[in-house]
Amino acid sequence: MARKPTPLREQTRTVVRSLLARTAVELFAAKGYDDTTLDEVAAAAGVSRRTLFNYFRNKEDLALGGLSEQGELIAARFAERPADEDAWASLRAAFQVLEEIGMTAERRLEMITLLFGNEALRAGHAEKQARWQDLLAPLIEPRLPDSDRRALQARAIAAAAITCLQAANEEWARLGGQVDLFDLYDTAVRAIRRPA
Amino acid sequence: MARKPTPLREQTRTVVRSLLARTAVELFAAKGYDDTTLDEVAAAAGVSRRTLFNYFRNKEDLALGGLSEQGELIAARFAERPADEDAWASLRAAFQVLEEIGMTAERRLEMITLLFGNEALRAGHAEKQARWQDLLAPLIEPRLPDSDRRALQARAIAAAAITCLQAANEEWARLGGQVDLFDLYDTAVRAIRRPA
DNA sequence: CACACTCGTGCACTGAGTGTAAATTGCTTC
DNA sequence: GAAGCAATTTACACTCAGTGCACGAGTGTG
Repeated sequence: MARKPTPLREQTRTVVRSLLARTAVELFAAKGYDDTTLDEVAAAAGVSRRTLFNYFRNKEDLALGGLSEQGELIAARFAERPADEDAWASLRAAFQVLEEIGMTAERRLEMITLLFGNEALRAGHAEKQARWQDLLAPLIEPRLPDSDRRALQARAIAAAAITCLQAANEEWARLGGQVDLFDLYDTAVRAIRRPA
Repeated sequence: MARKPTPLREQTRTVVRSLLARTAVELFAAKGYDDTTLDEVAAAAGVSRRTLFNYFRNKEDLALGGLSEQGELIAARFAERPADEDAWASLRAAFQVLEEIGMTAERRLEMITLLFGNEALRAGHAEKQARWQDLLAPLIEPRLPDSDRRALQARAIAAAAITCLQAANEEWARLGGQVDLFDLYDTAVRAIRRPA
């Protein structure tokens, strides 16, 4: 009984959820985030406005849907890395799950364009990524040499790495997705870690 | 004529603005951000709700008022530093303007508590600090050795430094403000820059 | 067939944020 | 000091995001 509580229900729920998000993002991209009402999204998806809130906490989540999820993927991948690997190397490897997600360059550019165009969305995005720290820092901490303030150090490393990814991502979008994201990421990391 | 265009008007405006922000933050701290309506803030400040929007763009700005301003202060201080100084040293010096602002440790703790308690505020805060990058990166860039991707490098450095400040600030608040903020900041910076 | 349980939906409500036009206030000029 | 101009305040009406609630449809169970 407890084995498979509602496998089918959950499945449909996931499908509907991603369908709604997809519809919403299309509309946002076409008309702009602020100029798209939830009534319109609901109508386009053939569902009631009230139901949107059944699947998403708020309008922002409708646009940023996958981000929390991505954080969990990254953390999971990090946890799989050998415990004696350098934290930065593990982080880099963990971030690469993002490339494995089935997401075309076009869609990613669309997303980033959406994000840059709206302050509230940028804010939500920044916050979501900041929450990645909460997942990663505890995993980094045991890899650091003993010292007080290890928690702070772990958090700083997580935050800095995420920040580099973010900077690389922005640059990548600015260049129209024509370069390799991880080349940019490596450049960013080297820039902050180089003793010079 | 152009010498003193509206010295008195602007003065009152600044005073009223900080009075409103002060009133708002007090209420937010007392009742919680979400449970405080703008009607209440307006009433407490003896002003109409509509007027609040004359001074602040939105509820969030009422709470985070000073942050953009702080970014400008930091950038200004950075610009004053000798051009051949190491960027990280200049950044550290620039951040210290924050200690010079007349703001008691109590008030800062109050602020941070407010911030941690609300997701939207955390998001707004993160975004505001991310905008500091836009001010700092162009100042950092000319200090870097020639290379392509210098813009990206500058942005990464700015972002990482801000992130360290942020991590230090969180830790500082968690410890109840009993330690020196810049000790924590230095620890964070060392953690990410040490080649180990 | 009766039951519980879930899910979508309509309805009514609160609160943030905006446009507008009238009233008020501060500042300048004669 | 009075008249006139510009900025500010305010009330009013409106849109939209978000929430609570209760009803009804669909499904699975005894």
